Amino acid sequence: MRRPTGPTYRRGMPRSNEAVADMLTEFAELLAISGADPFKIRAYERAARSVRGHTADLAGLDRPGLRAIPGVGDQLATKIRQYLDTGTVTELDTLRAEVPAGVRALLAVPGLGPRRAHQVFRERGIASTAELHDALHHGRLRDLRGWGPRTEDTLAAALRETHAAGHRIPLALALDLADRALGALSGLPGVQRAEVAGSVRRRRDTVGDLDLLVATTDPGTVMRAATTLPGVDRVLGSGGTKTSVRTRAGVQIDVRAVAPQAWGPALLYFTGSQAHNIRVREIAAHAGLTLSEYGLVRVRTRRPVPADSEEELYARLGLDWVPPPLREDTGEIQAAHQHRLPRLLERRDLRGDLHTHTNLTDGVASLEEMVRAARDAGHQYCAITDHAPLLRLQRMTTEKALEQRRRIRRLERDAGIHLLHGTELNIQPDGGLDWDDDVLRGFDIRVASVHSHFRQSRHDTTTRLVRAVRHPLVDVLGHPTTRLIGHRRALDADWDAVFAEAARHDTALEINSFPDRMDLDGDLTRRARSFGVRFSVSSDAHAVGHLDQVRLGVGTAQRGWVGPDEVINTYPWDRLHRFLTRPRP
DNA sequence: GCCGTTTTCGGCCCGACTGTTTTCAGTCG
Repeated sequence: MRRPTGPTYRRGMPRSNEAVADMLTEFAELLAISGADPFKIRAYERAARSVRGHTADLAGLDRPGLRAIPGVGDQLATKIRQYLDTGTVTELDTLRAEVPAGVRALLAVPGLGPRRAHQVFRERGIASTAELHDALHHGRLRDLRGWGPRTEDTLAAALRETHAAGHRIPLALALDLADRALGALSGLPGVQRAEVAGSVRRRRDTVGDLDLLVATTDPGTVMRAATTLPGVDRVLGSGGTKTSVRTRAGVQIDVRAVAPQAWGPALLYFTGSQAHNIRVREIAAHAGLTLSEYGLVRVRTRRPVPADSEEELYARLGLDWVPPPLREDTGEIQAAHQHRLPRLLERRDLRGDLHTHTNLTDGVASLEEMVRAARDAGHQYCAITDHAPLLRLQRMTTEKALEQRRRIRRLERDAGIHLLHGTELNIQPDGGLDWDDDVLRGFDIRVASVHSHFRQSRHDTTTRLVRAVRHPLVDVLGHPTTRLIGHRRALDADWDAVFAEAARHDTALEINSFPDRMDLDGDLTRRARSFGVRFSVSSDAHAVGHLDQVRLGVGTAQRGWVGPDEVINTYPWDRLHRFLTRPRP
């Protein structure tokens, strides 16, 4: 039987890295279910992560090129090459024949790992979550070895919750939840510090659960308080130092209490990523040390090595301190070892905002309110970029735009801030724009974005975006992929081609900070960066309260390894002005 | 399956919690 499932690679398809990473992940999961050597499984998992974060397109690499990727050896290079050339791997097909896709899907049920997935398949023939649900309902699993009534209850509840929620939440919501929970914990007696760790601290754009770390002399009180945090629906588990709860909104919160002197190692451990931690611990092991969340210990003498902060811990291992957004085991360890970590963009580097809206189109604040808020936020300049006429709903006209320009010029005289009259153009399906060049030239800055026709073919979308970034009057490509987290997928385009064109024509790419956009995301940002493009980190504010959203975009830029000099809105006013009036190829 | 200022063979991160177990396996992060 031909295998019907799994990722397939078609010749000429760019971004083969994701497809290869998915293939390696599937390989690892099937090996785990089959009971293979755990270290072999880890090797596949590591290679998958490594490939996903690799900046060069795998499709263009020969075997030596593949071998140069960390975690890819002779055998995996051969398998990857076979996959790229033929769309399949012989050994993977064999595994797929032994383990139905539905059994692999069981791994998505929290509390059910590869051993038990294999067990229920082998001994009860269960090969889907539906069959698992049915078997649990009829009590067909309770006499399996190692199973009992509690196991059944736990899995049945997990199965229900996986259906009910189970999705990741946007970073902005996670930050709000974390603030509230930290507020409840930080005032408890004995608590000295409380911070959010995990993927929130690493600023991933979506978050599966919240990791809260508390330094305290009274862990029992923290554990009890953790079970009654605001919005808690169910306690998943609670011990002496670790408590997990689920909120009514379906978000899992893990609270971990540590002794104050273990703050540094605990923060490092709890921030992750797991892949980063593994690499750091390997380095410790090679130095005759062992690293856990409790600290660094010399193996031979069993004596602790003093290192209270993350900085000291990294230093003891010969590494520079690694900013949390980089901790994904995608080259940051090597860079930290060679003292070549980039100086990352920070919030205070931003001198202005280049994408904002007013109530002339779909914003809710007036021009005056927006300008005042931007000035109060400390901006030296602000671009007003209301929508252009082809977004019909907004009823923009050339006359309205010109009138707004006059108001902006008047306002600027004593606004205490430089103002740019901009526009957010609509990239048409063929790559055309709203106005002809004479009108476009009148704006100080032009952001061009896709707002319609999201379902074009990859070829047409690529042509469309390339035409837009080539336009000599387009300064910024706005929210390039147009994804909406949880609602709309990214455009299907050959991003390498778009990035290369953006670099050649010196068109900046936006890192849009709107909470459900975060677009570009960290991975694409890093990839774009390798082409030498410039970025604009902007709020896309539709209200004065949105201006602060750039903190999200800054996190995304950091995940993309972006430094301040690569971001046009870190430029002083004069330099920004030169950029916007630069000669274009 | 990967990898090497311990090593081309023999290692491979470390601990908490749960449930079913009477000393430990599975799962998770």
